Amino acid sequence: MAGIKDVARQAGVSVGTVSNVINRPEAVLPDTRARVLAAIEELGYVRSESARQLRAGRSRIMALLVLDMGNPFFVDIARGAERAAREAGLGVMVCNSGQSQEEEAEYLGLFAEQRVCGVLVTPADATGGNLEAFARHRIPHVLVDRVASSKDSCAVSVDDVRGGMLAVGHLVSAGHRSVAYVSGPGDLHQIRDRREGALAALAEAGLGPEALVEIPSDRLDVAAGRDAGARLLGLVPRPTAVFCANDLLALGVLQSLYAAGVRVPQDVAIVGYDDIEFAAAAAVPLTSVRQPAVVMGRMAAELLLEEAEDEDGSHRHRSVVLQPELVVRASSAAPR
Amino acid sequence: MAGIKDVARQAGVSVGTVSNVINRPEAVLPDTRARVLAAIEELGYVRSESARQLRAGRSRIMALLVLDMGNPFFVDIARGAERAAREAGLGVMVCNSGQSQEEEAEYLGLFAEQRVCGVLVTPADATGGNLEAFARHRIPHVLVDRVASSKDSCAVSVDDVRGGMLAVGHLVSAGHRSVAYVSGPGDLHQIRDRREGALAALAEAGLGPEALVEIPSDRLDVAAGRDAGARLLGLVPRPTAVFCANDLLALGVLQSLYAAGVRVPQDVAIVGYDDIEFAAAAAVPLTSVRQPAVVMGRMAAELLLEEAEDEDGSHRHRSVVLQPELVVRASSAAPR
DNA sequence: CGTCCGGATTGAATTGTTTCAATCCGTTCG
DNA sequence: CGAACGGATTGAAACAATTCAATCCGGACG
Repeated sequence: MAGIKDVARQAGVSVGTVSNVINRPEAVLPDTRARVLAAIEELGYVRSESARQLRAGRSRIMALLVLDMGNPFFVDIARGAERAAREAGLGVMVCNSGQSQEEEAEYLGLFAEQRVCGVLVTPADATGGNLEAFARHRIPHVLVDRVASSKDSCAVSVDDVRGGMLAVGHLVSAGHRSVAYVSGPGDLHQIRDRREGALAALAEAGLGPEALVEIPSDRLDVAAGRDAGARLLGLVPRPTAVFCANDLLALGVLQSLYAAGVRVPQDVAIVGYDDIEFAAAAAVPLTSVRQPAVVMGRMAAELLLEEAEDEDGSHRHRSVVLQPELVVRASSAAPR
Repeated sequence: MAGIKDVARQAGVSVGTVSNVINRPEAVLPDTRARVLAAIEELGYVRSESARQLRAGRSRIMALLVLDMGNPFFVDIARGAERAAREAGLGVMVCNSGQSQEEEAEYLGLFAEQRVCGVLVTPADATGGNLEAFARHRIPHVLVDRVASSKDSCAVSVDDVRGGMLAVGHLVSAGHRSVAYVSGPGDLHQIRDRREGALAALAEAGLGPEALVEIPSDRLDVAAGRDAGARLLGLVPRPTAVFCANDLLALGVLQSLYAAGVRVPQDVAIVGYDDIEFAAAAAVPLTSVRQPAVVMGRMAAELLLEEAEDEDGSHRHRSVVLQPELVVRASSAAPR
C-alpha cells in the first residue's frame, strides 16, 4: 500500500510538502498542491491513522461502553453521543459490557491500549473500581446515567430517585396500596435509586416499606421480565400494581400477565422506565418514566470533549443531573 | 506516559525482552519475566496499539456499518458479529450510515484510514459504488443482508423474495385480495426483493400486480410507519391487508390504525418483517417474517475473518443465502 | 582445553506520519 | 549591488512498538 513517501517521489516533492498538502493546503503553492493531489489520486494513497496517532499520542476516537445495546435507551444515548462527537470530527466506538465487570474491564483495557481520547461509560458496578486505572492514567472519562462517586470525573445522570417517586406516586394516587418492584442487578445504582424513590412515594402516602414487594431479576431484558411476571402471578396476596426498573422488563411482565389472562390495567397496573419507542406501541401502551437519553448522550460527549481538549488544567469536573418525566398511558389505572 | 523503553530501563533489560515478555512470555526466563512484569506494574505501562498497528500494517478491529442501530434487527446482527469477532480476539466498531450514501462514504473512508482488518457493510445503495475503492485496495469486506453484486466480495443475505412470498402468500391464503406494501427507500435491494416476492405470491393466486398497492416511505422507522398508516387510511378502496417492509414500519402503521379506530386484524391485517423482539409484545402481536439476524452477523464476521487471514490467496468469495421463516400472530387473519 | 550448540538477550532497523528548524530562492529596499 | 525579508520547501527527528540477525553465555562433548 502506498505511503506518503511514494506520493512524495511520484510528485517530485518532499514528504513534508505532501503532509502540508493534506493538513494545511493553503500553505502550499497551487501548482505544487495540484501535482501532489494528482499523485495521491494516481497511487490511491490513504493516510494511515495509526501513524498519525502514534505521533499525536492519542486517537481521534471516543469510546462508549454501555450495559446493553439491545436496550433502545442505550441506543438513544449512543445517538446523542455520536452526533456530538462527529460535530467535533471524532469517531465513536460503541461497546457492550453486558453488565459484566470482566467484560467491562476487558474493554477498558482495550480503550487504554487504543489511546482513545476519552471514554463514556455506564459502569457495571456501583463502585466503579474498573475506572481507577483511568483516573491514574489521566484518561478523560465521563460517567453516563450515573452520579459521580468521586471528584475524579464528570457525570451525567437522571434523577432516578425522583423517577421512582413519579412512578410510584402516580400508582399510589391512583389508589394502589401494594406495589411490586421488578428490579435488576442490585449493584446498579439506578436500580437502588428508583427503589428509594418508590419507597419515598409510599412513605408520603403513609405506607411502609412492606407495601413494596421486590421481585429481583439479574438481567434487564424482556425475557427477564417474563420470568418476573411469572413470579408475580405466584404472589399471595398479589400486588395490584407493578413498577419495573425498565421498559424491557415491563414489556416482559406485560406479556406474562397477558398470557395468563390477567387484565392490564384492571387487575394489575404497570409502570415502566425509560419510555423507549416501543413502550407506546405495546399490547397495552405503557405508562413510563421518560429519560432524556439523547440529551444525556450528547451532554456526556460534550463534557468529555471539554475535558479532553483542556490543555491548561482549567477543566473542572461537573455532575449534571437531568430530570425525568412521567408519561401516563393505558397500562396504569386505579385498582379494582 | 510510560513506554516500552521506560519499562526496559526500569527492569534493566532491553526493549526486545520487554516485547517478548508481552507477546511470547514462554521465551523469557521466569525471573527476567517477573522483573519485567514488576516494572510494567510499577510504571503503569499500557502498550500502544497504534505503534503495534503501524508496524503490523493493519489494526485488530473489524468495522460494521449498518443502516440504523435504532432497528433491533441490526442490533442482532451486531451481536452475532461481535461474538464471532471476540472469539478471534478482534474488536468491532459499529457505525450507522443512516441510509445516507454520503455518511456511508465518510465512514468507509474512516475505516480505510484506520486500516481496519475488514468491513461488514449493509450498503445504503443498490450499486455498492462506495465499495469500489475497497475492492481496489484489497480491503476485505463482506456484504450483509445483501446479495453480492460482483465476484469481488463475500455476502450473507436472507432470501427476501421468499420472505415476501411467505408474507403475502399467508395473507392471500387467508382470503385477502388487495394488499398494501409499505416499502422503504427504493434503492434498497431488500425492499425490491420483498416486493417481488409479494407480487409472485399474488400471481400464484391469479392476482395481478394491481392487487399490490405500494405506499412508499423514505425511512424505515416507527415514525415513517405512522405516516404510512395515515396514508393507508386515505386510500379508496382501502386494502384489507398491509405488508410492511420491516417491523418498525408495521408498529407505526399499527399505531396509526389503532388511533383511527380501525381494528386489527378484523378490518386490516398486518404482516411485518424481521420479527424483532418487540413484534411479539405489540398492541396486537405482529405476524412477521423472522430473519436469522444473529446468525447472519456471525457468518458475515466469520467470512470476513477467513478472507482477512488468507495469506496464500486460497480464499474464494462466497455468497450465503439464509432462509426466512413466517411467524404467525394475531395481527393477520381473514378479511371481513 | 577448545569448539560447538542452543537458548536467552540485545539492539538496530523498520513502520508512516507530523513537526520544525534549516534552507532555498525571488523580491524589495537601502 | 548587497542585505534583509518572507514564503515555499526540505529533510531529519520523534513517536512506540515489533522483529530479527547478532551476540552472549553456560554446558556438553571431542
